[in-house]
Amino acid sequence: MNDQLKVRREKLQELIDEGVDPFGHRFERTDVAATLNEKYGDQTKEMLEAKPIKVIIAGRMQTKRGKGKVGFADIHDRTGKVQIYVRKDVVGEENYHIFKRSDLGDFLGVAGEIMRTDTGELTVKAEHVTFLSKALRPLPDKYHGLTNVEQRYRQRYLDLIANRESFDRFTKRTKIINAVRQYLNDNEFMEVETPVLHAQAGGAAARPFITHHNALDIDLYLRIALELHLKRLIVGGMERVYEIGRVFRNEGIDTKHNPEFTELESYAAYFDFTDVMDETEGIFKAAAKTVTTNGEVTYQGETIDLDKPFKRIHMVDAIKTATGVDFWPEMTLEQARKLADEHHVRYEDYWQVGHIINAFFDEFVEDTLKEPTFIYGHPIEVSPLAKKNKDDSRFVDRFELFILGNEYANAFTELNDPIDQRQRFEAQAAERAAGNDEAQGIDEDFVEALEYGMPPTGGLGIGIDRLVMLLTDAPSIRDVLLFPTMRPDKEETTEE
RNA sequence: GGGUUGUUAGCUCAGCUGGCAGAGCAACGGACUCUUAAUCCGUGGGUCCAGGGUUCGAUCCCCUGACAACCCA
Repeated sequence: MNDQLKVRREKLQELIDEGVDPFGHRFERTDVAATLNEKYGDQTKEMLEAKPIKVIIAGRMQTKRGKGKVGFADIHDRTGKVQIYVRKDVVGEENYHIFKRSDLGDFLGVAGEIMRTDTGELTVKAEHVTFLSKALRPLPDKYHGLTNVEQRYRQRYLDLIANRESFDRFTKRTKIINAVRQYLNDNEFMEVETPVLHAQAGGAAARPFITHHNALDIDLYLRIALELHLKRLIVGGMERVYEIGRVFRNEGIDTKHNPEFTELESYAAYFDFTDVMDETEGIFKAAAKTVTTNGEVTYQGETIDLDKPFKRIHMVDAIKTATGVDFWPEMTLEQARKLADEHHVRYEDYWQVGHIINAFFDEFVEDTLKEPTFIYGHPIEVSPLAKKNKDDSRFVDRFELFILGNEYANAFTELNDPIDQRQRFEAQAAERAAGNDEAQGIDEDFVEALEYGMPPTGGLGIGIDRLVMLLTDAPSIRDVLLFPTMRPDKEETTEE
């Protein structure tokens, strides 16, 4: 134990000896930092002196500027900070002693009068200080904050205490999600909850986490998507449903991926993918309103306007524009492979023409899409759950939304033909056998549900974490996850 | 999976060519009744990520490992 830990434990004992509970009790505040500023921000020093107003605040003391018989400190609460001014001749000897002996990090309650200092800062002049809770460890550096990236993720509470911008980012996250929810609710979507434990992982191409149910003695998978259950609800007649929930994918960790992340999926009966484009635009515009008034969002130095209508381009046209390669004419696999060879696009043995088209898009187009752009018309081979285009069966009625080169949404007119669905699942199973371990298996129960009849439906998926990153200018997904997945640190269990 | 970088006091960071481990903040003692990164004087505080090797001597050089960040596939 280092000297600071010892000293604070000694002070704890000191409080007990003085009859003060070091881990206090219920405390009623009249205000928080924000309400003080709202109510009294426009009052001058003289006005406040002429008509004293009594308030009670509480929070964590994070800085302290002491003098012999008078001291200032900043008390932080969830809305900001309030300066307090404590005078020995006002609070009395005993009470001043408690203030003087309190450490940075301790929680204090302060009752007193609102005043304005000579330098103009709104301040609570203490009449009484109530000790609320002892901090037995010192806080991170008050000036530099906590910069150790690893510690910020492992001990998020310290990051939240020391780095206000991080605190604010998580506040925005909540507001963004609320705005999304509000938009969907306003459009008559019903929020539902579906199982996290699946007997079979489906609805996306990803490796699942496997767990075990003891009583049933079966392996279960953590969901990799919300899709198949939500569509069952469409079969059930709910017509418009959505879920904002955690999904789990057993893959690597980098600045854009965390093994568990939050996804929004919505399904609306009688929508097609163009309706879903409108819906998506509405969601993004509603979310953006929580962080910007004019629709402009700057992400990592690049500014885009989310107020403008989003562009809509067919994938094949986008490839043609970017590379000159035209995939509109019908072609054989050999012809497609030849084009791929010419443009140094690598392909796998099991790939069909559509896979190659998709690879061209990934390689040459994706990064160039800066302004919000819907890319639609994906090849059927890479879209096992989307409905075929009725004029060109090589493509499906699907779109992805790209902003600044990143994908933010994936949506399609849902496949509601159970016979076609079974064939797609079988193709996936074949791909799986051919070596793609992210391909899905056949979900018989889901196919059966479709056999009872599903209305034509438009579905949407949005990666909420990515959206929050965009709107809060966060370079890494870990900056928008309160507790990102980390390899366990030995110290976590051995530290005293 | 590959590469690069980092890990030194509670926090933020220095540490020269290999020669007794340093600063600021925080802490402790003292001064100070409008401060705000408070100031001034004084004091204490280290498993230099871990393990091996080279060396008279390693925070520093070499090897292995842990954790993390960034870049690439």
